[in-house]
Amino acid sequence: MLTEERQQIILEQLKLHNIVKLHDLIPLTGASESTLRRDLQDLENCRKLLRIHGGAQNVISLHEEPALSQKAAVHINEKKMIGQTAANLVQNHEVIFLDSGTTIQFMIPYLIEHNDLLVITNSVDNASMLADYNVNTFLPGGKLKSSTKALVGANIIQTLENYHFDRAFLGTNGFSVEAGYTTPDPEEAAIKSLAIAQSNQAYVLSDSSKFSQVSFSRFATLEDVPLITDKLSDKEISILSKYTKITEAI
Amino acid sequence: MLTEERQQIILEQLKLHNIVKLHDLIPLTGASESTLRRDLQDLENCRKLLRIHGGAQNVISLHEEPALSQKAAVHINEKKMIGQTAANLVQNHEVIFLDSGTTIQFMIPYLIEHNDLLVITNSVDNASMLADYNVNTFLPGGKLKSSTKALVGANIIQTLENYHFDRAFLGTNGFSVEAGYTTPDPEEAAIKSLAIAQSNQAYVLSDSSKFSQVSFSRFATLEDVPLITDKLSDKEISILSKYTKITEAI
DNA sequence: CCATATTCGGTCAAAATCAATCATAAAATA
DNA sequence: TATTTTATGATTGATTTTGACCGAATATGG
Repeated sequence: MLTEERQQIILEQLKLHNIVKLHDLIPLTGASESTLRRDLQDLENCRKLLRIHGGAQNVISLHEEPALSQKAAVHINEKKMIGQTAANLVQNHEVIFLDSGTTIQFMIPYLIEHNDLLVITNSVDNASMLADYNVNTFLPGGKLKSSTKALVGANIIQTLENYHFDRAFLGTNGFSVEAGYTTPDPEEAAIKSLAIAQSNQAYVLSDSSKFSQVSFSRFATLEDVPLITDKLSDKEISILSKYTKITEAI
Repeated sequence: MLTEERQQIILEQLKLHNIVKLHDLIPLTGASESTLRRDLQDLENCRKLLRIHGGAQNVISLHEEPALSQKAAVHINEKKMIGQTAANLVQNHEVIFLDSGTTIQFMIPYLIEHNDLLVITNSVDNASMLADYNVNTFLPGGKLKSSTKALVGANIIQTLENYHFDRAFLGTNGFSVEAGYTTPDPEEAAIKSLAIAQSNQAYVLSDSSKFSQVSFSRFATLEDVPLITDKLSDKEISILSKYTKITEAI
């Protein structure tokens, strides 16, 4: 087996399980421990993974390879459609706020359709991808939250208070009639709320699987912000549309 | 068998398996190892495939080519050693500034040796990696420069003026006796200069290949900031050490 | 806290692969 | 036909990869 084959197997396993043990790789590749160690080293050198004691762990890549992560990532096509629908709402010369989260990230490839945008985002991953797509981007300063790679804290709040956006696009961990739009981290919730307040028009993007999911902190009620989502059942639509405007991405 | 036929077979196999071993091609084509080597060379020259040790790989591979980015990264071991040496200078509980650039990035894995660090960086890539390694990180706000994914502009300058660092670690595009430390972009140079001014102790990290390279804007003279680099020749050391303190990573 | 078991990084020699060269034979050209 | 060009296969020494080994570093369980 060739070096490249082995390394691809390692990366596949990583996409699949997020973590992989060195010893599990030995039967999978037929290579020796030493060789696999070297492979892990090489892959870490080009930032494809993070070595840990006993194996390696996935590093959530900046511009994730759509083809590769297809299996791992869920609702890719839904998110793509939602991203495109949302991006179509943007007009040339606007200033827009992009929240963190994968769904929001799917907007970025479609943003290049528009000229002279200025994007403000609190997500380091989004920022990296926006740079790849050559979009004018500004990052407000803040504390970096390791788990989501989003900027949070008093500092960013203070900064955002001085800014105003034509449109803001928010992600969410769940939405329901009773709880509204919710997310686990209150600090991130505070930023979402503020971004909504500072924008002429805000939208929440979420695939339909998040319906009736409730997380810890609410950042908006359904009435506050319209929802862009994929195909919902008729029943779900009739319930939700009493409370908010729904756009279905097709 | 004609040359064209053979190469066609190679490309077919490549389409089929994404990777092909040289030895598997010998029975398939009936040609000798030397001939097939030449074929692979030819096909690589016209970008039909990517040669790897033991065979060849599809160019339009589903998976990105690890071989490519791996080979592209130069002076990896030197940078690792420099990164480790620099990281060893850090003490627990310190506040440090990390510049953008790959050499600086190699410090990050070694930073986790220290407790309770706070890292300020103007590089989105660094920030992402720091998050992977769970290091306390703060990003000053600024305009995102697409090419280097570094934050620049008046805003970040203003922010950094209010901060003070125990140590600052800077990258450079070149260093020479006459020109000092230089980098192409004046905006990035301004940030480097400011970071030096706002720190108790600053260091420039650079592999020895940058010696006598000169870029557009100087951000410091050799006298201003000590240099951490890898093995230099005795002559180079004797020249440089007249002007600055040199630490050789071993 | 210590003892034990893994895991790690480095070194080494063997094996595989590579690039370069050379001679031969077929094909093309004169 | 004679000569050049081209493709091929064999050979060689250099380079790369690999697996095994070992002491050091790191987890694990009491």
